[in-house]
Amino acid sequence: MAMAAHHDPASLLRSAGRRVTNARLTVASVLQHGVEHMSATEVLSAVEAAGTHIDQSTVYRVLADLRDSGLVAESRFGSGEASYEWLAGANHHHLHCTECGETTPLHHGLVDGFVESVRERHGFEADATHMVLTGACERCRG
Amino acid sequence: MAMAAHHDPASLLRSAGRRVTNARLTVASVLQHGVEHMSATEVLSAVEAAGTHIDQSTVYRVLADLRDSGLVAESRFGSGEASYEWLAGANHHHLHCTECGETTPLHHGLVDGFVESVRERHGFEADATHMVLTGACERCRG
DNA sequence: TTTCTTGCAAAGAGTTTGCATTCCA
DNA sequence: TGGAATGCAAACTCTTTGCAAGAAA
Repeated sequence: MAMAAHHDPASLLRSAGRRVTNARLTVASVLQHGVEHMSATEVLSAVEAAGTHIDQSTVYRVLADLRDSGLVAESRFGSGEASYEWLAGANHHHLHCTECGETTPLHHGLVDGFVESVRERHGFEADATHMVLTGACERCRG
Repeated sequence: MAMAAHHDPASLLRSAGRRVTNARLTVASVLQHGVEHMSATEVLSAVEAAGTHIDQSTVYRVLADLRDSGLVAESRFGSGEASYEWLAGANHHHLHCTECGETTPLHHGLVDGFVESVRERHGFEADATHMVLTGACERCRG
C-alpha cells in the first residue's frame, strides 16, 4: 500500500499549524475544484451552491489564512476584488542569489500576476513557464 | 537653439488629447517631484501642502486620466491603496516576440510592481534592471 | 459657445473588526 | 478545558458617481 501523500488540505493545514475546520476544508475544496482564479465572492457563491453556509467574514479570514500558510495564492488585477487560486505544489520559478549561490522557489502566483499584467497592458502573452530571477536573497541582503 | 522637448506635462497632456488644467498639472508635478510610489491620499496631501486645494474625487479622476494617457503607472501592492508613479520615459525592459522577432518596450511600472511583490513575499531583491520577456505579441497571437 | 473638467456630497464595493458563541485538539 | 475559529452585525477604507457650476478650446 502506498504511503499517504499528505498533500490533502487537512494534512497541509496541520503542517501549517492550523486547526482543521469545516470552513477551511470547504474553501480549500472549492478552490481546488473551481476555476483558475476565484474572487472571495465567487468562493462564497460556490460554497452556498454546495449547500453549505459559511459567513462572508469567515471566507475572508480563511482565504487570508490559506494565503499566509502558502496553500493559496492571492493576486490583484485592476481595482476590483482580489483573486485566489489553489497552489498545486508545482513550482517552476526560481530565485537565484548571486551572492550565496542558493536557489529557492519563486511563488508562481506572483509570476502569474506579472504575466497577466503584461497581457493586460501590452496584449503580449509572455512565456513564463520557467522563470529565473537573479538577485540577492534575504540573508545576503542583511 | 534647441527644439522644445515637448516632454513637459502640458505638452504630454495635449498629445494625449486632454485639456491642460490646473488640477492635472498640479498632480503631475507632485508625482514628478515626489517619492517613487505615491498613493492617491499622499498625492492629495502633497497638493494641500503646496497650498492648493483639489478635491479627492478630482485627484482620483486625474490619476486615472494620467494612467490612461500613459503618463503615470498605477500599481497595487497588497490590499491597500493603489500607488502611482510618474513615467520618466526611460524604459529598460523589453518584450521579444519569438514569432515575428520584433522587440517592443515593456512598461517598467509592471516590472517594478513585480520586483516589489517578490521582495514583499520572499525578501528577495531581484536584479531586474533590464528584463527581457519572450513570448507572442498581440499581432502574432491573433 | 461647446465640450470637458471640477467640486461637492453621497453612495458603492470590497474588506475588516469586535464580541459572544462554538468547536477542535 | 483552553485557545482558536466562526457567525453576526456593524464599521471602515478606498474609490466611484450624479449633478450643477466652472473653465479650457
